[in-house]
Amino acid sequence: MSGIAKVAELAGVSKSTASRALTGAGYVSESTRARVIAAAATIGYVPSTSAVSLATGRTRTIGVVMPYVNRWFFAEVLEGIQEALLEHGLDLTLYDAKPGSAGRRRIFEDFLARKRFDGLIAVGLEPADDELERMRAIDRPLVTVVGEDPSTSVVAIDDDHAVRRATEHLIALGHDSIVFLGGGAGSNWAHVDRRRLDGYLEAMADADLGDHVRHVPSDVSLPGGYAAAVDLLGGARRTPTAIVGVCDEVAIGAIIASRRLGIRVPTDLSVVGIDDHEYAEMFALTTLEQVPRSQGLAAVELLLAHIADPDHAPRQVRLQARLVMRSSTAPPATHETAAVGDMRVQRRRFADE
Amino acid sequence: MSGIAKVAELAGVSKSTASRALTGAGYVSESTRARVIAAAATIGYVPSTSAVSLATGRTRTIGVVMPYVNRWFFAEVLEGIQEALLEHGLDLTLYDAKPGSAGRRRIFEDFLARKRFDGLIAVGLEPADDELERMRAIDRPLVTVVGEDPSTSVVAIDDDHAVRRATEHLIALGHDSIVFLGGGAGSNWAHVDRRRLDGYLEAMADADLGDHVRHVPSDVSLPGGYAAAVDLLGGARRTPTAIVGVCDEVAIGAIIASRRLGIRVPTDLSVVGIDDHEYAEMFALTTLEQVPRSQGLAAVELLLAHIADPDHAPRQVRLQARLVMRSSTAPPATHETAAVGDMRVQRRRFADE
DNA sequence: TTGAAAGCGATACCAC
DNA sequence: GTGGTATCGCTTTCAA
Repeated sequence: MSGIAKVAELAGVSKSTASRALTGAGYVSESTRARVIAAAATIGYVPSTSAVSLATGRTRTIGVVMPYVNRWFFAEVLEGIQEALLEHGLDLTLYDAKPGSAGRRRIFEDFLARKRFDGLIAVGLEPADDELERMRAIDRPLVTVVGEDPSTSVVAIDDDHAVRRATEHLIALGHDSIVFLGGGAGSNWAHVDRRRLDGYLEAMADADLGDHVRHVPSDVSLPGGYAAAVDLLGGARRTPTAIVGVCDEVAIGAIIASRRLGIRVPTDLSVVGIDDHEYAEMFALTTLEQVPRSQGLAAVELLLAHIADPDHAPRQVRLQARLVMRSSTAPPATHETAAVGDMRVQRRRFADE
Repeated sequence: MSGIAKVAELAGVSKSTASRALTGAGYVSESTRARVIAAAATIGYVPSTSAVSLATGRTRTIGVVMPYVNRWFFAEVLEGIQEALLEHGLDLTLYDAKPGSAGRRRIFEDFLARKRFDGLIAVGLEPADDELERMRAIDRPLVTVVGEDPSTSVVAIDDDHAVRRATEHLIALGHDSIVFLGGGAGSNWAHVDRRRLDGYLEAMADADLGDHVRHVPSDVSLPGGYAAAVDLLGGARRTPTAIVGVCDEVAIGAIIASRRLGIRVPTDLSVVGIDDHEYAEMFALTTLEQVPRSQGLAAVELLLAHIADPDHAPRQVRLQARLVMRSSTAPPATHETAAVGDMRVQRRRFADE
């Protein structure tokens, strides 16, 4: 005999009473409760989670599906989720669903169907239609971080608005030659990135800069931003006076590229990002701050509400991004522009080589 | 009625037979097996994991404990582990045990004791004694990635040897003023970092450079390396001709700092790292390559062996790091050293400001 | 080759 | 307040 039965025996009560005493459900006199708890403590009783799950139908586990864990945003959200779950005593099972991978297929086809969780948090998934279907089919509360679907709860920032503000900041400074850098490389247009591009487009249009609009695609990563910026800034073609990065990683890549090319930031080139990435400070990047960690926390709270009350209506939590001014932006260098432009072409080779 | 009972009914067999047919344990005639499988398919049968766990004692889940998920090495290991587990159809539950956090305490005190996993992988944990004790106490196979303990299985690179090679590479190039950058900031000496420092110390001693030895502590992160390098290289004090970073993040931070200070890499300063970080290429960083993703895979395979055979002897898998030559290292600039040194002092302000 | 029945370790309903 | 017992969904002897 083991488990709760042993505790019961030790305390001289029945299993039912022991269970009630330990879980706090139902009436137990104070004295027996104390005895049961003491008994549990002496044998170091820990309930079997599978038995509990089988009996209650709850797993006390939350599933998290995300396409990357090695990118800043995702890692931060994950840490936020973990922190909140730890607080609530819930386990976190991770499903790393890399776009196009065999693993991802298995996750959607097999793993999710096992329902080893009371609820699911999907972070930046961009699910295909059949994937979305499967997530629906599992009949567990679902909260999305960075998502579209108005029929499920969503936590996200207002991307459109954030980029709009970033762009307007540049325009207010006097820039008109502003490039939107990142996203749309190959066939990969993530919804977020698209939405951010829209924010840029709108801000430009509103300022009558519609024909100055220019999007330069890149991988949405630091090296991706770097590579694209080297092409953009190192080329003989007219270079912009300002860049809006689709996210901080891309923006920072652009700053690094600028430095290597001998282009001074912000004197010759202004750069804004979106995120407030952990490296933003170090590159003095002006950016629109979002706090993915808090988004993770918020997602957990929302999900728990859904679990507690299945009829809880879907909620869209759209956070407002705050402008963090650092020193990667300045007014364009009006007079010297031409001269500097010339110089720049001459030193197309990396500045520190 | 539901679950396997329904499948059994549909196939016109008993639960036992259905179970055998589905799990492949025990004899079932081909024809009945086919019928059972068909029946399962028509109702979309998915076994209840809690019931299976309760009956078999196996959770088909692996626990992963790590102190960070937002650092390159850890994220990569995690992805490697996930990939391997997906392959095997196993779930991954994550325990993010930030040093000193309340969550960490709960993980070790409560979460692990629940044993919701068939085995545990601990990555770079640096557990306190009581924590180690608790991990032992849970009586589940344990594999460590980046660890010490010879009594448990370990997957890691030979850190000492890797840094030794990095240092020797610099020495062979003609450097003698070599700084070891990173680790040991505040009271945080991680074992790995300490071991890496040892490698440096040994290489220096072997080359009779014992009194040129110099360790500059820093946070083990990119901004940490950057900040420390700015101090080190921007100061009036004699600056080294070469730096060994405790890891690539620190090394890259140093490169970024150098560029800002107008110090050319590798002309004025050589830099080597350990890792082959995702950004190493972009900074042309010469480094000792380790592949954390493979370490994650290896850890899983090792763990599964332990689970399959509880008597499997502990194994220490020490991988050899490969030197990846890029262009952050070169012979020291012998003649111009003094002149350059002077210049450097003059332009202590950031080069692009 | 198949079926009946006994667990696995909890919860929860229903008497007492 | 407390105890007996059915139940959750599956695996696994043991007999047939």
